[in-house]
Amino acid sequence: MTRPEPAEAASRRPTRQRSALLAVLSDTDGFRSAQELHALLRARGDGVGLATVYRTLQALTDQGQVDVVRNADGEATYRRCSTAHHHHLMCRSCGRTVELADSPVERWAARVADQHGFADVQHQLEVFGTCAACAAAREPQR
Amino acid sequence: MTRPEPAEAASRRPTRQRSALLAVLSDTDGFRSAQELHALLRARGDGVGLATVYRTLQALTDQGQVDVVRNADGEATYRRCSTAHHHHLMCRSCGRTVELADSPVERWAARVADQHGFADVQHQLEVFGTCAACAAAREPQR
DNA sequence: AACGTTCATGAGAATCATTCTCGCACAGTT
DNA sequence: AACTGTGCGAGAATGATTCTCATGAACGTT
Ligand SMILES: [Zn+2]
Ligand SMILES: [Zn+2]
Ligand SMILES: [Zn+2]
Ligand SMILES: [Zn+2]
Repeated sequence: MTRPEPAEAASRRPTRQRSALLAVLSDTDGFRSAQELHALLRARGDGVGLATVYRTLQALTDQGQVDVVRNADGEATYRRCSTAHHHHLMCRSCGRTVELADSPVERWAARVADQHGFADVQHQLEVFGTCAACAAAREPQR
Repeated sequence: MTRPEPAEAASRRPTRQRSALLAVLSDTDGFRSAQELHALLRARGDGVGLATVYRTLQALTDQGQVDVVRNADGEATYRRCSTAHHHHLMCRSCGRTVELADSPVERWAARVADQHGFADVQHQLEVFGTCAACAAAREPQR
């Protein structure tokens, strides 16, 4: 079996492709798909194989270094986020993202799950909207 | 404001395949993928083409008659739900689902979005856990 | 520095869910 | 029966993600 264990930590070899990917991730504020990141890397000069992009993204996700959110088309998009638990408020137009902590969902989810006899509770919450900049840019068209 | 209801899809021809699909959807409590529904229909006797399953599911979703949730594998899963806004508490083991209304998220999302200058706010929230039955069924194995 | 072991990489093939194509079937109408 | 509009479905096409496996890079040890 060559499959990494779930509880496995981050003892991976540092490579050019990994730092390149992390660099691109740090350069953008929003969530990007693996395909987009692959293209950005290529455009930047330090190309990285598509398979490696997916593989590395998977590893970073397991380590909690990046968050994953599926967009409307069902594609997985990634973003480097703080490691603490939080949710996102993102612009569906430009991708601008704000991390949100301390939501009332934390308590509520636990309580309601308990009321229904559910254990090992988890939740996923995302908030979408149009940021001020994008709203302003659209206004003139009226 | 967030419910642009053209109310045009109401005049669709009633067909055997559609009622069969609705029947299967009503028979299950959890979310099922298009592939699963297709298999269930076939097993039941009234088979329906895969393309039709997808097509009908899409139409029902547009009409708000079914909710869609992407599972961990990224597959779209469907469930016949109440038409009013709500969220779900579902068992990640057996799929049992409970509809949740009146969450504190409604207000919170609107407020926090406003604070950051975002408009046209929407949100998606799902709660996962292990239902009492599944937890009990797993206990004996210890 | 050279050597051998181990792990990461990447081109291309393979998966697999979802969508598209397009000829056929069927109900209702004249 | 002939005509028309719409839904159906087998199979092809699409596209993201994963897998295969030969090659190359990183590391610890001589
Ligand atoms: Zn924006
Ligand atoms: Zn939370
Ligand atoms: Zn259960
Ligand atoms: Zn809500």
